[in-house]
Amino acid sequence: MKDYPDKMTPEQARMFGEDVLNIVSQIPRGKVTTYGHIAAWAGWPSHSRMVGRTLRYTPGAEELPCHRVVNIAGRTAPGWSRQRILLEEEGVTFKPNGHVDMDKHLWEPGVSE
DNA sequence: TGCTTGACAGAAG
DNA sequence: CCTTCTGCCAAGC
Repeated sequence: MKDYPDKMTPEQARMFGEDVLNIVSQIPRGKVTTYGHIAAWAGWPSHSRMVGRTLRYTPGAEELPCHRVVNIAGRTAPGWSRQRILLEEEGVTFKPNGHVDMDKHLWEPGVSE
């Protein structure tokens, strides 16, 4: 049996969205995680894009520390320069190339739950 | 129904 | 480092 179905039912999509928001809300201050990690922990390893889409289209995501979510390269979201400012104010360090120092600030979902 | 888009990931040039 | 391509999958047109 497969680990996950081929496509999401509306109910699966709803669950996924809740898991994403739930995980994001648990990211510790001064830490960051990636879309891929969140998607994988939610049970849909190949839906990393859906994570970003959910955060962008879900009203209320502003309440969450969604600025602590970056891609696996430590790059911040395109068109959202403010994200970097928010992270810097939390103590997150950036490499000279403008990317988050993942080695120091990467947080994996579920490590402290 | 079919093609395009994107807050991604990974590889290639 | 940057850009571009492929694979991925839901949403929009």
